[in-house]
Formats: sequence, structure tokens, C-alpha cells
Amino acid sequence: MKTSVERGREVRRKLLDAAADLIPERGWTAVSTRILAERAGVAPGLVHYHFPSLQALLNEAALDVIGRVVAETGPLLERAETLDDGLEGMLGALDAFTGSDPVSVLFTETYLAAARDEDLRRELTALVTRFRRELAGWLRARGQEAPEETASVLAAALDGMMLHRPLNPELTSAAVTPVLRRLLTRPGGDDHRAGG
Amino acid sequence: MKTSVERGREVRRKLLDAAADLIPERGWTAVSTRILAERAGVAPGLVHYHFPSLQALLNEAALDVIGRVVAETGPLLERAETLDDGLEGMLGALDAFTGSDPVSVLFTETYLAAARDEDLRRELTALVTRFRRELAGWLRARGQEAPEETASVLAAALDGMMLHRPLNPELTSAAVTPVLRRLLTRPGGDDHRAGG
DNA sequence: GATCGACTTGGTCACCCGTCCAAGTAATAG
DNA sequence: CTATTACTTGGACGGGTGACCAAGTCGATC
Repeated sequence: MKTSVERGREVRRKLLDAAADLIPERGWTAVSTRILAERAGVAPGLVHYHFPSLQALLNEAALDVIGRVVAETGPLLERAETLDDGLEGMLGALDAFTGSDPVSVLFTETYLAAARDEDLRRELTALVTRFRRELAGWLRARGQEAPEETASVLAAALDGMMLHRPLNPELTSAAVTPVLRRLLTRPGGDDHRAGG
Repeated sequence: MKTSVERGREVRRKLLDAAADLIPERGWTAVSTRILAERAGVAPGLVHYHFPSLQALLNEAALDVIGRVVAETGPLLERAETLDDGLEGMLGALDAFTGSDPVSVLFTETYLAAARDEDLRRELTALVTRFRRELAGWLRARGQEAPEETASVLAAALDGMMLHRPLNPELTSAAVTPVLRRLLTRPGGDDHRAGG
């Protein structure tokens, strides 16, 4: 038999998981305490026992998922030796997301919610910045020109692709890789145009 | 004195304008008939007189705004002779949008709402496709390699930039233009690698 | 066995929701 | 002047909302 504290943690976890499902499904502002509790298989009153507010629960659930995705990308990059390999790896991993899947939609919902919640914005900015820094560092280490700016554009382009995919079926990694490859400047290529 | 039909049209217009304000402000699913009517300075019952449902009103309002932005971009492109000029023009125009302004947020809100409303998705896809086709045609006419794919990536990257801007202040057109320029292949450049 | 404290239950509070509609106003057509 | 038409008003309908809480459960500790 479990201790009540253990069951409490489990309930908390179930609520966060239910939120990660429901935010993409219904939209951030359309997730209610009752629906959340029902989906988690839990009494309605528990939401406000384990979390100070519905907003706080949604923020934590979204940042959890995004944080996990960001944490997975670092190792994926490090495994790639060349810029081309890294780009292909990232875009290949992105093929798991159709733009309509829960994770893609959760990302976008969170970006929007961050415009209306200062706490969320601050923490989301931290996560996105970390991702961008990792990407920039990886680019720099492999001789990429203007690594920070390239990382910013690349990060934005990846999220933009997720946004456009449901409206543009041609936006596959196969179609996109050759185009995005042009963003990368190889060390042995056209790298010396002094200054800029 | 105005005829009642004229006043009716005016009310319809006011409701659409109010919706275009409120969708970014509160989030798509958090716009209610009563708040809408209040913002428009109009009685609540008028919403369902002029529109079959709240959803239909929101769809029309969003597509109006997006359609107008898309319609403005064509002429902007045509004015530019070279790929570089066109890119700079587009990115410069994008500087009017901070990513937190109503139009930027409305775009993203609409992409998300389209995932949950088939009618909206169909019409939004038509608009986005039109934009992409115009961009691709313009690119092809100026000797760009793989114009369709480049247009797809460029369109996605632009929306992605709007999504990321509030979280990444360095994402200015000045920082981004030199990077995105690498996407463009000049006619006199490395253009003949037959087939591909 | 008694006490404590974490967790849970089920419900209450005041309020907002989309939709619909009977009754009213007022410009126009006959 | 009457009938028609288009538009407007204010409220009613059933139902969902976030937050809160008194009472209850139950393992852990003394």
C-alpha cells in the first residue's frame, strides 16, 4: 500500500499529464479545472490542493514538456560531427512532429500564453534561450559564420515549420533540408569575405 | 439619417473590428459574445443577428486581417527587382511587427484555431497557399533555385520569427537579413549543378 | 491506541457562457 | 396611411467557470 504522500505525487503527475493533453486539444484558455480533473481521473478539488491556480498548473505542465524536448536536442546535436549531419539529424527528428500532434501544438499554445503571463514568459524565454545558445555553440565549434544569428534564424524557422506544416503538406524534411543547408557556411567553402 | 441597412453594415463591421482586437488580447477561445458586443459598443443580441455563431464571426474577422496582409505583400515584392532587394523589403516590412502586436498574435491564434475548425483551416490554407505561390513565382522569375521549396521555408521562417521575437530581442531584421540572404542563390552564382 | 498531518471528497459560492427570442423601432414600398 | 422589411433591444435558458472549504480518510509517528 502506498503512503498518502506518494499518492499525492502521483495525482500531481496525472494532473500535469492531463494538462499536456488538454492544452493542445482544446486550447490553453479552454482547459478547465473540472475537465482536467476528469481526464486525470481525479476529484475536482485536487487541482487547487496541488496547485495554487489553474494557470500555475498549465504553466508547469507546458514548461515540463518543452523543457524535455529542449533537453533531448543537445545530445542529438553533439552526436553529429558536421554541420550537414547535425541539420539532417534535427530535421529528421522534427519529422516526428506533424504540426498537428500534441507536442507541436503545445509549443505554439505556450508561446501565445506567454504573451499574457509574465511568469510563463520569463521561464519560456529561459528555455528558448538555452536551446539557442546550445545550437549557436555547436554551430560555432564547426566553423559556422555568424553562429548566434544563424541559430536564431534556425530556431525560428523550425518552429515556423511546425506552424505551417498542417497548412502545407509539402513541408517535409526531405523538401526542406536542401534549402536550409544553404544557411550553413562550411569552413572550407566561401568563408572569407572579410568583415561582412 | 442613415438607413437601417447602412447602420446594420456598420454594426457588422464594428463587431469584426472588435474581434480582431480581442482575439490577440484574450486568446481565441476566450472571446465571448458579451465582451465582443461591449467592445464594439453594441447590444449583445446583435452578435447572433449578424452572424450565425461566434465561431463564424471570429473566423471571418481573422481571415479578413490575414487576407489584407497577404494582399499587401504581392505589390511589395513586385516592386523589388533583385532577390536581395525583395528580401530586404519583406524583412523591413516585418519590422513593423514586434511579435507582440495584435496582428502577429492574431496570425498565430488563427493557425491554432484552424487546427480545431475545418472551415477555417480550409480558408486559411487557401490564403497561405496563395502567398506561397506568389513568393515562389517571384523567386523563380529571378532565377532562384528550387523556388517552391525556398518559398515554403521562407514563409515558415517569417512566421517563426514573429513567434520567437517576443522571446528573443536579437531577432531584428538587421540581424536576420544577412543570414536569410544565404537562402537565396543568385543567377550568376553557383547556379549550374545540373539536375539536383 | 491516540494524535498528527497529508491528502481527498463533494459540494457551494458568485459569476460568465453561447444561443435564442418576443417585443420594439424605424426606414421603405405599395 | 398601411404593410413590409431590416435591424435592435434586453433578457431568459440551461449549463459551465475558478476558487474555496468543511468534513472525511488513512498511513505515520509517538
